[in-house]
Amino acid sequence: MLTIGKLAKAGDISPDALRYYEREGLLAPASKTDSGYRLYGEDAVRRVRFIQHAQACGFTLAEIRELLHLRQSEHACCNDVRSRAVEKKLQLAAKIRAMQTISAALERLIAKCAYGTLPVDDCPILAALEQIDGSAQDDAP
Amino acid sequence: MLTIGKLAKAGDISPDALRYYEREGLLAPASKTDSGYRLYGEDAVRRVRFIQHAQACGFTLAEIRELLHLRQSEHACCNDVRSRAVEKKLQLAAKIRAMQTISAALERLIAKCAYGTLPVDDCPILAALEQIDGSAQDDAP
DNA sequence: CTTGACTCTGGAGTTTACTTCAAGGTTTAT
DNA sequence: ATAAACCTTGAAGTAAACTCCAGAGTCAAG
Repeated sequence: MLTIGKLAKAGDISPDALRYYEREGLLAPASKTDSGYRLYGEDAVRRVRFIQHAQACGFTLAEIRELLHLRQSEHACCNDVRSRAVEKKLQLAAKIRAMQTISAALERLIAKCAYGTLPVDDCPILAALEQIDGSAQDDAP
Repeated sequence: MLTIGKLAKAGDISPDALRYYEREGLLAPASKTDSGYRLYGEDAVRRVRFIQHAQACGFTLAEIRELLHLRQSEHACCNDVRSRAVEKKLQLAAKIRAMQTISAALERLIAKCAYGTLPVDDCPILAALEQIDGSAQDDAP
């Protein structure tokens, strides 16, 4: 059994964040000592990792909580999870495209700006930022 | 001269957001009427666009304020702007790479999950989320 | 047995980019 | 002339994912 500090170290996260996860219904301690200390099992480490990976995959904590609850519900099936993953991937793809558009625009701006010491009034980057056409579309859910 | 509402419409933004920009030192009205109404010149429309484009390029309002102040300072030169743009592009590139890694991981997970009605206990996506290795490195400023 | 490290709770603070509200004054259109 | 639409200020609220704090109790080492 791990105390909150040990779990925090194992998961490279702060004890405060773990307590926050508990408040948010993402991770409850397996038990408590008589004095009220939280005790976690080894599965807590896996769950922390799950949360972190899912976060890295772009899921919010609310969505992760849903995934975790899905896992506990009897009627949920693999496809429920799959469809969420597919949706997330589509959102991610849209964001990547938008960021690539922006990156390309910045690239063009940087290329335009010769190494030199033009006064800032003549800076092509600032000028371009006023007129850019590259539209970055966001996903509207 | 435009009132705040007209400028808001021209810039596709709310009047409240414009007042917020003013508080944040991004956009001041050219003048005020006797009754205290804000009046903006045409350049305000360009400035709003500048702010929006720069935001789309991943600059925060604080950074945009810096860019705008740079423009007004005598000693700033084009290269000051350029180097900020380069830095921003590097950050963007790192984020895009991380998101692509994540997207690829999701893709693999989705592929693994056959169309079927496996109970959620056997879902390969949930299992994989516990063990993913694809590390998404963030930029540490 | 004492020191220091750890933990508890509950609540407040952080960041960003706004939005919403309340209570009132001003313009414009009819 | 009066109603609708617009504008003013200052303050407070929102979301997300935490962090930080005070004040107090608990545990491990020497």
